[in-house]
Amino acid sequence: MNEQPIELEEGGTVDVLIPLGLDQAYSYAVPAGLVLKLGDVVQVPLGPRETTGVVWSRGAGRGGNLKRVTGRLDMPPLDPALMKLVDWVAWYTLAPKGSVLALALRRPPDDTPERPRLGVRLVGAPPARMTPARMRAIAAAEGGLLIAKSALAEAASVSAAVIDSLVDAGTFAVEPLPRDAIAALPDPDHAKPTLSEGQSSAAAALVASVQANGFGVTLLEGVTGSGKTEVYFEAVAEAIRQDRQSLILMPEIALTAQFIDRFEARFGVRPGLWHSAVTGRKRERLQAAIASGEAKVVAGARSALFLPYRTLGLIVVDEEHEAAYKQEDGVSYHARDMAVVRGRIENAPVILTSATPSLETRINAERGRYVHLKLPERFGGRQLPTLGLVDLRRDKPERGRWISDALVKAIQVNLEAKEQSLLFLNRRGYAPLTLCRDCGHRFQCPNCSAWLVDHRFRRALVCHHCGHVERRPHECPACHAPESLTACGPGVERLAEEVATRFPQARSIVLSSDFPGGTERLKQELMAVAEGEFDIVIGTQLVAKGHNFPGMTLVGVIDADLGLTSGDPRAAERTFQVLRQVTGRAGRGEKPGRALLQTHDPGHPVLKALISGDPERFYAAETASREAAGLPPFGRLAGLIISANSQPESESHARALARCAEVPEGVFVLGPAEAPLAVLRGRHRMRLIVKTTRDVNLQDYLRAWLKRAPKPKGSVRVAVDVDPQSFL
DNA sequence: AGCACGCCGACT
DNA sequence: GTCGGCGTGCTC
Repeated sequence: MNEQPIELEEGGTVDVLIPLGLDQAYSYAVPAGLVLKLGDVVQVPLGPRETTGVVWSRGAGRGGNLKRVTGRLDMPPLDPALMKLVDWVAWYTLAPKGSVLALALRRPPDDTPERPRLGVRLVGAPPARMTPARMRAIAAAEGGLLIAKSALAEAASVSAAVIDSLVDAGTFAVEPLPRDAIAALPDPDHAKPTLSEGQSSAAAALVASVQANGFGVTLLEGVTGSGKTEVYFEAVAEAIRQDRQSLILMPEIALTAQFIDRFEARFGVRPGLWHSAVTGRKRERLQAAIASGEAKVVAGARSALFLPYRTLGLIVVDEEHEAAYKQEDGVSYHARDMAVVRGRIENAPVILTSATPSLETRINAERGRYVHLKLPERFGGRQLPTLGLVDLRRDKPERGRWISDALVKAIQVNLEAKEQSLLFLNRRGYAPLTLCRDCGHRFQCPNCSAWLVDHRFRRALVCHHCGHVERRPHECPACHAPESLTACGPGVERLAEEVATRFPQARSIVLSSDFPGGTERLKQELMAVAEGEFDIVIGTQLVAKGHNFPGMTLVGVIDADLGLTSGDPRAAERTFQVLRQVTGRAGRGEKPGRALLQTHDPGHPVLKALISGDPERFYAAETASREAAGLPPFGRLAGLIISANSQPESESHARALARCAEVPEGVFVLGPAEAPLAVLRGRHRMRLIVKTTRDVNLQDYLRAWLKRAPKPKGSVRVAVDVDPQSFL
């Protein structure tokens, strides 16, 4: 931004980047009479057809046998800062430049005039013939306000025909509705909050970073309920005062009515909302408002990162540890990291918020690359829940049951006090494993060799890896013994069975993402829980975040060890994060809460760190366990891999090799090695994305996974993911 | 992204 | 024998 675009003389050549999977910009001749600037959107011939592309650089000269630029499109040119971001992201992710451009390039504007939406207004006397429906419609339109037809019909619970008839009768007049303001001006002083002492000083630091008007990253760490949002809203308010734009990135699911309500309460208007469901005209108008600088605040999912902001003054990445920031298909990037990069390019401060910061962010904070602000207490003086472990080796539930005596007693106490309890088990379905009592046959997925999970509600065996579904047979497919199949281990459905027999008087509900009814039903159920309609909630991961349950005073974790034993290098971190989140659900209302975690390993460092309530302990524990395992410390390059299957002559192979060579000693490489999952999904054609790090002996890890996976056919491309901080 | 070319499996 | 599945490569 603020750079004067270079004018390119007519008659020369330009290199045009086309938003397709092409890594190079193509050269075209500029016809006489056409003057182009870098960033201009042009139409060019490509093969048999015409495409749009962006003037990326000056051509090298020799215009002789080149095709010619067809013309310039009448739309705003790509901002130099955005072009720089595209170049950087392509370089960094090893994705073709054109693919990255596709993320940033706006569609050519739709010229068809926008059809105005029509509303009605009460203007005349009621018609002679009145009906109950007409009366309701007229009553609902009382006050002479302009109301959308559909909204009026809804409010009066009448059909559109009733309203049409009243229009015909002259009672209502039809007028075009004003276009809803896509980017109303937020008022930084609309409703200033009262902040606690801790919040105030953190807010002051953030406000100062906005005033400093330069790049810098701040990690804002605070437990759920500590008021992180109120704090960073102050930074947003400052950016508004400075007449600069703010981007609030959030995981898609977090863009909820609750967030919008809070924003509106603080600033008087809604933020510009950007996510996959915003389409068509709305998308276009918001893009235009962002490009003109009229939209001051944009709250968006990761794709909002590539919007054409005119004067970006602040980027907030809410819940920076969320996995939803990772884009896996197409261009593979981590939105949090690219947000930092955009902040650097735009010279704007970046705020990362989390209750459970990711390890890489923690390390960047520790090394002084990020400023680390902590909000220690809960807002309103509320206490954090007390955490306790239940040693399952001593307090062992009887066979086929999973709730220990200690937890049963706690639930009982809660039931008597008419308070809610949450039982957390991160396992969908009825049982994770089904086997034959006679011959020991285990049900495995034919595609990926994972165990098939028994889903009783759906009456099926399901592979949670690839989605394979089969019917649960009545006899063993191996030895044909009838009725010999037995379920092993608990899932939420089975836990619900146990709750029903142990607490027959309690009102209980299972919340699991795979239940029929979709998001809508889930929303209603969450609402019902929040309103106290259930005593015991049995839930998977999805209860860990989102909705606030004020009446929830007890959280029971059925299996705190689950996830700690998997081969995933991020297992400990994920477990720590999810357990911290889910136990934090207790005591969010008036009454203090507590959490009981059932475990077979009460001495486990992750659990000890969790109980201590200090996230730093977790980091220390992870560091210590690495040391004990003889692994290189965090922040050291642990390993990069070029797949044996990648084609030696391929360009991507060469680039990956070059990247390996340029990775400096001591670089912290991001992410788990999730590539084998792609192999497990059995895709023939795939990109092997090696996002590794810190972990283990990556080669060994990969080899172990690959041994269990079907051999991939075809070529495999490699991408390597390195912490961008090392390159800024 | 589209479109062409080319190589192996199941049919009028 | 060929029809067509998709895997691979090319587009200034």
